[in-house]
Amino acid sequence: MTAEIANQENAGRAHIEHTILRAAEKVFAQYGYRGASLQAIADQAGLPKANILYYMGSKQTLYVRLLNRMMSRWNAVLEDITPESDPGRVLSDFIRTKMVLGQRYPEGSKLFAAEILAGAPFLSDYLAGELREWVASRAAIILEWSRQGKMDEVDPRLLIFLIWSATQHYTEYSAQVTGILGKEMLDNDDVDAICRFLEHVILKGCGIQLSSESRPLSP
Amino acid sequence: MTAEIANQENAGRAHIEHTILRAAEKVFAQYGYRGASLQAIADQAGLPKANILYYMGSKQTLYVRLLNRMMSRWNAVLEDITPESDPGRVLSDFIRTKMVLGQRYPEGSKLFAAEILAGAPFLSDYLAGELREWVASRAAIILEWSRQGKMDEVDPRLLIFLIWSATQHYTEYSAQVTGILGKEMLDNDDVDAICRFLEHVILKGCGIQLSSESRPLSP
DNA sequence: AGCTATATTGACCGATCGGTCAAAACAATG
DNA sequence: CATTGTTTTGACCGATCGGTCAATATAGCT
Repeated sequence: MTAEIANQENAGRAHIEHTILRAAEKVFAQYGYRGASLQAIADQAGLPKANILYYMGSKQTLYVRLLNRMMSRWNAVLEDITPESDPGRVLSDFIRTKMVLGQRYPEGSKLFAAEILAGAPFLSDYLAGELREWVASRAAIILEWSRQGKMDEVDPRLLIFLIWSATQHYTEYSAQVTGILGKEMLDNDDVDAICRFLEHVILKGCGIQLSSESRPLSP
Repeated sequence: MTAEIANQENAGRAHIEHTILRAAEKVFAQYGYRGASLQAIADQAGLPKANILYYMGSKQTLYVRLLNRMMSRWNAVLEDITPESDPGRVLSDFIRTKMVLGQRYPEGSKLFAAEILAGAPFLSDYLAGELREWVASRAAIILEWSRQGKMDEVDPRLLIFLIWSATQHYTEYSAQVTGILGKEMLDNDDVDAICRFLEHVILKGCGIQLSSESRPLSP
């Protein structure tokens, strides 16, 4: 575990905070809220413990800030879809976007997963409120696609869950995936192969015809 | 008669150990290895803390024992499949078995998830060894099914990952799922609906024709 | 009964937890 | 230079951590 040294020369406040957030994200992702210690975060950031609290106030404030930062990264997903959209293209983009997000922010994704595993003590309001509305509105559009005969009549919420779980798996279970595949970590080709596999199975499984681009498969 | 008494003794001891294991599984699942405290486990079990250590030796021993117990529960899955098996039936059983296992042992499943999330410090050998072999052997059979034209040529390992992730999602992310669906918890009908959805999408997505059982689908 | 082995548990240990604080270091302005 | 405001950080606090231990209680056997 390499500690990232804070560059104190040109270290503005924003830069120091970013260093702390990145270190904290890693430690929280690995050990969860309770299992993470401020000392471990401080070591990871290369700063004394008191400095962490000076900038972040408390462990809980730091943790909530990380949760909010991670969720704001997901805001753009499935933002502009309509009943007239092409399901194949939308779901394909959804899969790829989710997959890329997980690869881009693996620590943040794991942090979120650990929070849900713990029973979502800091996110229950968000899940039952904002996120639930998000799912409901998207589900309504997907349902409309089914009515138009663009795809099979499947429960749209379960379809969203399926895409969530299938993509998140590769970041949150990376230790399992890499252990089984015998790889140190996934490269871009791996990610692309996974995306094509998921697109093939899920789109075909939902009875969606690919409009323009048809993708070949590699076994 | 001594055996009988000894059995009663063992039964008494076994009962206490079972109580401790159940309590520990719950606490470890929620907070992870580091976040869980022996005091919390003791409170959950209704026993003094020293009693936990008397029976389990140490926190790590208790934790490893729980991991082993959980993995032994998965041993029967996909045990007896051959190149001559019917893919539709096998995968359908796989989905349902995984789903039922998650519902039956939600704490154990979460415990396992937390272990993987933490980077599998206690399971890396198992993942890169035993489990990897398990996956490889099953993947070989699935690949044979593809060669026989029973299903599309998809990467069998990714297919296994897909079924793992899609089913585990409902136990490990239960806080998210119930929050979004607006339910306290999933009942048998919910589980059945999820299984049917997954069977529909995954089997159809892999180009598997259902042999005997009737399917309301246009091929 | 007495004896032995196992169970039970409060008290305690050093280490570490999240958090506070004040002294020191630093930066900016006059 | 002096003054003021911001950062830095070691020292420290009470609480809790995993783990030990000895005193006590219980049970089984002769």
